Amino acid sequence: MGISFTLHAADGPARAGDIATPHGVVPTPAFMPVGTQATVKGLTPDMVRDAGAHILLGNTYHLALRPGDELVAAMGGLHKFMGWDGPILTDSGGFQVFSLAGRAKITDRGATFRSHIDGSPLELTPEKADEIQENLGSDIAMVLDECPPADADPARLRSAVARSIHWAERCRKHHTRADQAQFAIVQGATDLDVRAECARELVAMDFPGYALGGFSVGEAPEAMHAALPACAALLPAHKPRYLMGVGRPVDLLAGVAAGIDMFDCVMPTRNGRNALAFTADGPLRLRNAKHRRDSAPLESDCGCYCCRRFSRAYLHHLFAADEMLGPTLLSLHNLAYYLRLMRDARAAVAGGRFAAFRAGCLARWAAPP
RNA sequence: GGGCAGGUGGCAGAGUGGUCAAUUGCAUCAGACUGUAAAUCUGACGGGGCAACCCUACACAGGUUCAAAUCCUGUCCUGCCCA
Repeated sequence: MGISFTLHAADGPARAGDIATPHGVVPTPAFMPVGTQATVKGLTPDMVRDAGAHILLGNTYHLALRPGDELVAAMGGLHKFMGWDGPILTDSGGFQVFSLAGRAKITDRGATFRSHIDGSPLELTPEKADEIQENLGSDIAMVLDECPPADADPARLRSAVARSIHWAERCRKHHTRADQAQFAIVQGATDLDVRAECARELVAMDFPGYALGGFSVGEAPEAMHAALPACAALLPAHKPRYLMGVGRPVDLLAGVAAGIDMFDCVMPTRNGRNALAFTADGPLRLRNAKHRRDSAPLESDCGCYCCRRFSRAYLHHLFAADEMLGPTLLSLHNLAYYLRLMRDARAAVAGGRFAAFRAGCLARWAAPP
């Protein structure tokens, strides 16, 4: 089964626990930095670890195309290949059904992509998605799902959900690696009836962990926040609950409050590369002229390498000069910030004061000094 | 002193009678980014009403024309070449 999950504390629906994997323990709530192509863009594994990360993401579609999952296997597996000896979760390619919709054809059999690199075809069936992830050797694999856009009509939504359920079952049957856990993905957008039906079917299949997919795909953030408590409650309490692809700091706290244990998002790294820093006082756009002569660090109490060494003025200069250290430092800081937020949330849950912690964060973000 | 080439918005550089407040790049300013086709993308960028519109603009001063950044004359300036 590959993992075990231990709950340590609960504060209302919010929980704190540990996920034990073959490559180490992940304290929850956990944020997982995204390393789609076997790298967290711009950062070395040591930097990612020093930022406080316990587990990373990789991607089935991208790694199957390049360098190829068999090559990764031949090189000793994904951990060794990318120089990260901690836990890894691989996404199945289901999100690419959404993000690369124009290049994918979906049937009950699977998804066939035209490679965004050279146009060659890549067929991702549930079985193939599992095979690729077993070759990669991640600690946690995701089932292949069909992630519909938020504006999908009811018929399209139900068809995507039905297909995702069938695909999950096929992935489950195909899975063989004992040292790799496989998580199922509940779809259904913000339709709680559809979510409930999907969750009921998947829970019956007894996966070691469950994800909520199909959020932050175009719906209003408030709609997601409103749906999260009920959706999280559909999942087994003694297993990890993973909210896929989410999100902003405010969304993470909404997720923790709802009882979510795991998150991933490209936002800290992508936005960091694009000169946006997340801080306890809200976001900072380092390209803005107001930072030109600001000798303060991004945050006075952060402690990350960036905040220990560099001023906002220097970061502004790096982005103005288009120097690669700028994206690197902000990616590092943003990950440190996200991971600190999760650590603090975990401590608050353990201390029975999560609601107050969350309210305090929201107040600071809303009213910068 | 003579010959040649040229002076366009912060910079570079198009345009060479009307469709030009003037292509484009850079710079500047602002915004976006949620299981990464993103170190990407979008918008603004003479002034005023901030829409229709009006004003000032393509070295300077005159001129031709219904109409000039674009043609003519003179002036100033820059680069190269010859003395």
